[in-house]
Amino acid sequence: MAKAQNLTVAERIRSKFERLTRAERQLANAILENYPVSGLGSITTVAEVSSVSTPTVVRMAKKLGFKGFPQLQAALRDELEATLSNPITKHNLWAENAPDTHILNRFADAVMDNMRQTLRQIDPEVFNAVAQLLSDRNRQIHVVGGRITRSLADYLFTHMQVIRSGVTLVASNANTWPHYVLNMNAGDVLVAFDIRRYEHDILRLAEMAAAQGVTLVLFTDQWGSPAAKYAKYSFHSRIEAPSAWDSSVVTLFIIETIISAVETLTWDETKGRMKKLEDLFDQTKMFRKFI
Amino acid sequence: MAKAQNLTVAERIRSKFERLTRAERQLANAILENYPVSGLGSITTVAEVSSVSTPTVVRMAKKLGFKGFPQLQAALRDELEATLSNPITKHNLWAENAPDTHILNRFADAVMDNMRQTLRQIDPEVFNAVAQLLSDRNRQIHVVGGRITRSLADYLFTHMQVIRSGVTLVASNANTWPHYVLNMNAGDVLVAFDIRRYEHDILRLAEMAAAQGVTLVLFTDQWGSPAAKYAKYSFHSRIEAPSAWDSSVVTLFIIETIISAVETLTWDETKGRMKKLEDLFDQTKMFRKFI
DNA sequence: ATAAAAATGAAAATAATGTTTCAGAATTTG
DNA sequence: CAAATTCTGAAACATTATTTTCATTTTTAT
Repeated sequence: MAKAQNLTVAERIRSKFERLTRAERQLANAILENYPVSGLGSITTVAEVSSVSTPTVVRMAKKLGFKGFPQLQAALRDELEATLSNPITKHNLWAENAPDTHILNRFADAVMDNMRQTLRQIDPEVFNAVAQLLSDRNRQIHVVGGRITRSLADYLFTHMQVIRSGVTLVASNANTWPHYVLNMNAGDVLVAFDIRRYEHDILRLAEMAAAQGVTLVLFTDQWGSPAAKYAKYSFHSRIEAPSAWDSSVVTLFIIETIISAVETLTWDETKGRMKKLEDLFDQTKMFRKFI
Repeated sequence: MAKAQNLTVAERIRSKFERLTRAERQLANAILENYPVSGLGSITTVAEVSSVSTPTVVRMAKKLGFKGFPQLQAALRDELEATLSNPITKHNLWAENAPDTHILNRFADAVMDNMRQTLRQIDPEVFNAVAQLLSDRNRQIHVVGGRITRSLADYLFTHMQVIRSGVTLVASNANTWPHYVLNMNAGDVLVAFDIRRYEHDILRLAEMAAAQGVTLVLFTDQWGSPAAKYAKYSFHSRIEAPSAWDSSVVTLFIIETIISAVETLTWDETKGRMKKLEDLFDQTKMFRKFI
């Protein structure tokens, strides 16, 4: 029985991805990376760009059901032609193979919108100041989150812990929070997450911390947690999504960007710490170095 | 005096059209006809399509200021790439008040790219099947993450816990994992997160779970965790970012979208559970109902 | 740990593409 | 209208791309 010949190259790659080998995946990713242009050069170029050998390219072309590389390339050109001739339909669909009413597309729309609106409102000066603050080794950093945002706090903590010393994650049980406040010194930084519905406990913690001379950095939503009044800096993410819950994607984006900025500012120290961590992992053999 | 090298092939053809010969004009028109795809085949094909000889193609390429046909073709590919790379991303600054080299803009670029590429690769069928699977109340859901992805696992867990019963978060200490496997039944679902560097323990857990007849849903990266071989369904997120770490933004996006889909599928049950949770919160006065 | 199987890329073999030459055809010029 | 000029493509040639082969490395299974 003949196999369907009307699949796009991208679709074929996706459907066979699991059966591809390491080098082939590398190649597949390079092709998808800048699809379909990256696949239109000569086999030599394509191989070089993906850092694999030309035989690998041929083998994958065959695995995908083509007679050879030129046939794969011809398929790419055909697709391209089809795409270019009706740019209207396809351009707005994120997941091109799902209808535009599919939750994947609706959610993607919402998230992209949130990103745009949030970014437009961020003050780079505030961003830079926060990065600077979190890079200051004379200050202890305390991180706290609420019911939903706990995971975000945890994410920030895990990364900051590698970047620098003196980072604490405030446990999720609010009863223990006064103990943490005991250990906060004037000049320390408290990074708090508070998204609607805003939590009483976070507000109280912010108040207590502020009273100790702790600088509060707040991640909240477009409406703003009541804790904002104690915050020296706050980031307001757009969090709306077609769901019963709010989206944390944009907040995570800001967190990662801050991490990246701090990492750059403290690179002299961070470099060594990461190296050391690598060595420790190598010793415990907890991770596989390669695929 | 050097001639401007930044003209498109189409522009060059138009500006030199008068000086082209009959056969060359025939060729030029064929190229413009279905631009730029028609120019991307081999010189033989291009010549045939335009009903001219291959030397004519070479001669025209040179007349247009290229060293040879391959150079003309490379120019076409470059143009195409510039056209296809989404005009919104590249030509719009995200954080308009920060320079385009600011980490905010560079990170936003990377994340948007990751989103687009990931979405293009997601198979809606797989997405739907996973949503269905996680909505099945006859199956227990177990969620597990690694060192970095633990937060993501936690995020999914927190939400799923509200949506439905029978959801477990596998603790982060890998030593205890066999205990969890004890409690997994055939038909259960294990949602695992494994991003590079892939973790041995996750692989082993996946193997053990698979042996019990547990269905594995895997969230991994573009290269694919080795645990993929035990997975019935996997999601490959693009995770590259201008940072020493990978970005989890896109993975979180997929998680949230899945949550939203599951919530819709189980809305009859979820509605009641959310209402009940509201009431519980009201009783404990843990949250402020209004801003 | 060890053997078997699979994957990989260097290099050779093959195939195709791209370029040049050149003689005849078409066009222009006087 | 003929001579000079230009254009054109067949064919030879040069270059580059593609495929195959095979030894080595890596992975998997036992």
